Parts: sequence; C-alpha cells; structure tokens
Amino acid sequence: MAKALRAAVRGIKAKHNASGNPRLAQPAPDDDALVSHRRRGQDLETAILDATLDLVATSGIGSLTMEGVAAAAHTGKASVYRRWPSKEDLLVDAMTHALPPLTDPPDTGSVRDDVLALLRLMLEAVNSRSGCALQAFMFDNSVDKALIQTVKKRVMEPRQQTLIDALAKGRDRGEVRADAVNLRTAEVGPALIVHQYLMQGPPVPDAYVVQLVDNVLMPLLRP
Amino acid sequence: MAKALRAAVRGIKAKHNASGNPRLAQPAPDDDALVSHRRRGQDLETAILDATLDLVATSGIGSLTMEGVAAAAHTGKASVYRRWPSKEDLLVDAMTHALPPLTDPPDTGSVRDDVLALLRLMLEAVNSRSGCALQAFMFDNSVDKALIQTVKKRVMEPRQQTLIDALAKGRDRGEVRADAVNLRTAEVGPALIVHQYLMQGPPVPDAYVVQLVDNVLMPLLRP
DNA sequence: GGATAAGAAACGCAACCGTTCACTAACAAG
DNA sequence: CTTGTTAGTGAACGGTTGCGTTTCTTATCC
Repeated sequence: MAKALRAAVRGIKAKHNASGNPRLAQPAPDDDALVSHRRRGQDLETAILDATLDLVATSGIGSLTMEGVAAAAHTGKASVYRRWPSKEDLLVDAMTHALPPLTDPPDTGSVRDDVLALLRLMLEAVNSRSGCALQAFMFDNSVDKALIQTVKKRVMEPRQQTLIDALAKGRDRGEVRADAVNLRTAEVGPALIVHQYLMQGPPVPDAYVVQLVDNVLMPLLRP
Repeated sequence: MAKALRAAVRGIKAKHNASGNPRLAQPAPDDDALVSHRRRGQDLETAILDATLDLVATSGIGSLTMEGVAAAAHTGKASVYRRWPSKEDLLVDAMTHALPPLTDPPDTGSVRDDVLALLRLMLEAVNSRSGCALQAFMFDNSVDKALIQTVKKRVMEPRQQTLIDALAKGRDRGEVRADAVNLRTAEVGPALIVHQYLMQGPPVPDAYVVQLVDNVLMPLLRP
C-alpha cells in the first residue's frame, strides 16, 4: 500500500517534465566536466574510503555521516551501502586502510641517528591526514574499546620494539647506559611527540623532534 | 490555534483520571523514597552538573544529550534549560567545575620528592572522574578549538611552571644539570602520564609514577 | 544489446533539540 | 494556618538531522 502511494507521488512529479519522451527529462547540462565520468568498482571504493578519512581527520567521528561521506565522494548513499552494511563497517575499513606501513629499521651506526630516524617516521605518520584520522578515531569514546586496543597493538607495539632494538644496539656499542634499554625509556620519544601533537596541534615541526632527541633522549641515554 | 488543539488533547487525557477532585490525580506512590524530596536551587544545579560530568566521563561528548542529562539527574529538561540556554553552555559550565584546584608547590628539599609529589597530584587529577571528563572534552573534535586552548592554558601552564620551579631549586642545590631546567624536560613527566593514560586507560597506577621518576626523570636530570 | 552498477532523489523511522504547558511541591509572608 | 509566589516535574509538541531503504534513470562494461 505504501508502495502504491510513493509511486503515485512520483507519478505526479514526473508529469511536470515528462510530457512525452522521458529521455528529454535529463536536466543537468554537465556543469562540471571534471567528474563527468562515472566511476565504478575499486576506483569508487577508494574514493569513498578517501572521503571518509578526510572527514574524520577534519571534523572527527562525531559528525561523520553517511550523507556527508557520499557527498564528499561525489556519489550517492546507495553506492556506499552497496559496499558497507553500516557506518561502523565503513569506519573500520577506512581506519584499516589508514594504518601506516611498517618499514625496515634504520641502521646508521649511532643511537642518536637511529632514534632520530625512527621518531621522524613517527612524526611523518602523525602529521599525515591518516594520522589525524587515526587520532580522532582512537581518542573517541564512542568507538569500541576492543577495536581501539587492536589498533594500538598493531600500530604501537612493533614500533616500540624497533626503538628498543635501536637502544640495545647502542648499548652494545657502549653509547647507551645498560639499564636504559627498556620499554619505559623507549616510550619517552613517542609520548612526547603525542603530547606535543595534542597540546599544540598538528603539524609537529621537525625541529621539535631534533630538539627532543638532543636535549632529552641523549642526556637520558648517556652512560 | 495550535494551542487550542494541544489543550484539547490534554483535556482528553485528563478525563481518564480526573473525574472529580484533581488532588486525587497524583499517581506515583513514591517508588523511590530516596529522591522523594524535590530539590531546588544550588542543590539541583550541582546534581545536573554532576550528572553531566558522569555522562561525559563514561560515554563521551558525542552521545551527550539534554534528555540524558535530565534523566541522569532525575529531573526534567525544563529545569536544565531554565539554567543553561544550550547544551554547549551546560558543557562549558560542567567542565569549568571539573578543573582541578591549584595547590601549593611541595618543598621537600630534594628534587626527586618534589617532582614525585607534583606528578602524584597530576595522577590524582587524571585518575578522577573529572579527569576522564576533561580528557573526553579536550580530545573531542567537535569542541571549539579556542575553548580547548583556554582550558589547556589554565590547567597545564601553571603546573608546568611549578615543575620548572622544582627543577630550578634542584639545580641550585646541585642535584640537577643546569641545562635540564627547561620546558622540554618539564614536559617529560606529564607527557608520559598522559601517554600511559591514553594507551592503557585509567587508572594509571601509582607505581608507574614512581618508576617514571626513578628510571626516567632522575637519570635525565642528573648532572 | 543486455547485464550491471552508479547517480539522484525520495521515503519511513528514530533520536534529539529547544519550547511550552499544566500540575505540584517548597517556601515565605501575613 | 492560610495564601501567594516561585520553581521543579512530566509530558507533550514542531522541527531538524541522520540512518538505512527503495525506486527510477542512466552510464559503463562485456
């Protein structure tokens, strides 16, 4: 019954322009030639994930809406729901694609340069759009705690281990105090970068990391 | 016209029980004797602010609703709107009341104990319900940036200065390396506490702070 | 040329905002 | 003790927003 009603409403609307051939009803004379091509498949999917990341990074998760995602990706909600059954699924997928890739640990021969290189990698991640989105995602109380824990484990722990490894190599060379090779010390650099990010906002300048290494970490590590 | 309609509707409802003396219309036989007394003024106001803090601390700002606040405070929306013109005003007021009080700086005669005392004060604030609410407030993208900056200035800066003062006194006693008396070093303790809070969640144990002071800060400060 | 999927525009539904109203409890003045 | 004033309670209201769905038209691929 409701179907018939809606059909009737549409019929009334249709009569406004469709007096004869419905092909003549297309009104848009292509005001924007850039997006004239209709994207499909993988192309559209990455566009939607991209738009989601952008919105999360700029406005946070609280104001993320499916309508907003569809609009930002220049598509319709139907195309979004064809791929993800709900907003949460879309969000999780977008965040998974935002995780920074693991890279080979640097090996410069000096602790200072190893640590500096590692913290610069972290800085790059934090300052990127994905980093902003991840930050908004992880510090949002409405997100499932278990999911956040998973992300933390997958993102933070490998990097912590890499830092500890760099410290251990420094100890073997005699650059680093033996009992400074532990998790507590390895946390200092990342914690200060996150702290600076939260207090002053992005982007955290490269000079901050250099200062951090030379004025805090090196004095802390010295034998 | 709309008024007349609503009055009519209410009239219909009223006829269900009010066949005669309206005094007999009170239906609630006081199922909850604890809240039987009707609170007013300051009493009710703090109850509402309290409920707001609770909700923010547990569920975040994104899901904070006026209906929820009124329900949690066991009152009606009207009483809330009588005091605060909008949700934002209520939120700002609640956060202002959540700010931890400034205390006199400790003076134990040793840097270690001064710093430990200061970080324990910070720990207490972070672990409290107000601390959770403030965290949810400050890291929410939907909150006005300028407001967050104001809170940061009022909360963080005095404590940073107190920490730097403690370092300076340690330097005068010869306990602290002269060029370790700066903002960058003073940030280390608070940054690590915040980091621990964000990574592992509340409460941050007291043992963490002790370990932090003895394994990180003291080696960093030593001459 | 036909199958498939994108685009666009509605729809029903639910939650929430801010407002309003009638009723009632608390309090103060006489 | 009675009376008048103030303010809390509880329930609606209109309006807005967003979710997830549906339908129709149209572009793209095979």
